[in-house]
Amino acid sequence: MDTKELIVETANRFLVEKGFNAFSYKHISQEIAIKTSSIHYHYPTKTDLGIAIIQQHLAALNQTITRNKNKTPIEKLDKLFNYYQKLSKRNHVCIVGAMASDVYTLEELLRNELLSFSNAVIDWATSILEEGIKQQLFKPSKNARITAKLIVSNLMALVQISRLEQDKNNFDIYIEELKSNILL
Amino acid sequence: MDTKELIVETANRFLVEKGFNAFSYKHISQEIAIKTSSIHYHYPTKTDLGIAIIQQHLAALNQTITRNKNKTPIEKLDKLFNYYQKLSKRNHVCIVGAMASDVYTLEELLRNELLSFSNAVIDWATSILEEGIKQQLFKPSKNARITAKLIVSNLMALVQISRLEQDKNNFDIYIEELKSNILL
DNA sequence: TTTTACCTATCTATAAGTAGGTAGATTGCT
DNA sequence: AGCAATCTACCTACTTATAGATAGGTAAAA
Repeated sequence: MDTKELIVETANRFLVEKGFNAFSYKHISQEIAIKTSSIHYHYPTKTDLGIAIIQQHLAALNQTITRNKNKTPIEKLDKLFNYYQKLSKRNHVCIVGAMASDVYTLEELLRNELLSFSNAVIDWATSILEEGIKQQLFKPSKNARITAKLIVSNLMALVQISRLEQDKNNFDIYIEELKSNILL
Repeated sequence: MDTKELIVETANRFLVEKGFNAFSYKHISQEIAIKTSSIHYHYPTKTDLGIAIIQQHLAALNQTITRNKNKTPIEKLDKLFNYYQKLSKRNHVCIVGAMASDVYTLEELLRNELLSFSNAVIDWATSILEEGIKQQLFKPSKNARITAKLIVSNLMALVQISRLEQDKNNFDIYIEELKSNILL
């Protein structure tokens, strides 16, 4: 992995661990043994770095979507839920949740990037739901997008609350409950 | 209102607007025309201030619970939902959400206080659900506490996402959807 | 020879917190 | 009641640490 990727990866870890305003170039610098000025060389401002983090998540999301294109809606739903389960096991939170409280301290460019990511997740969830409903695997819903947003936001918050409660294992109970609300 | 209360109120506003690590004694100091050292006189450390903020929320919550003790479960549910609707209209987020991303930067004392508040909300939601189910007003649920936690976390996250989307009005759509999932 | 990827050194702003002082109100003692 | 002692709620002035960012230099690769 080259330095530039290492910076983003490390920054991402700090972001989901501490929030956007609680990690600094110095933290990254100490972690990967590089000077802060060198990080500025790759990412001139913290906003640039924040955008790079989100774009990396977006790329990973799109990869997951593509990789699972031909799976069943049930398998796709599992993949979606699994993403949050993995976060919870690592004591991480979703980047949307990580940045949500800081929204008013973020530059517009970064906020828009975050919004794009959030929408991409909701879009995917919506399409999974629509497909599952069409194939009569999921309970019908008047408006799949609204339902999708409720599910995604629920996952996001559950990760946050589970971490606050330091309760990694019980996360799965809520996942099961959520699933049973969706499946026929 | 005396200075001490004014400090907590102002700090709370900054907290829900920007997150715990993005407001400082200086911000408060400028807002209410008092020196930062005077804020330290009332709240020696930022942790002390954070705890005071949460305790104030806890007191307000307990007041709401007491005030609505004899109302119907449906009215109580409305009150619970209304709390988050009010937050959303003001572009605020719930303190649990506001601090959730910073959890690992908080001192244990503060984190425990936050956990207490979070549990108090979930406790209330659980009791509302149990009462509503008993009176055959709400859909039955295997485990009211799990359902309650799903609802509370959902509300918490919806407030965050709505703010990110700068979409104050649509919040009510989600509230209606959530309600219809609970009511028989 | 220009670019890349780093470095040292430095800047300005801000963070949380402390030391020590003071005016005015409150209390306790005679 | 008079007055000293103490307390309250602020202040000025400061410390130490850190933030994000910039200027300018350098060695090696393209």
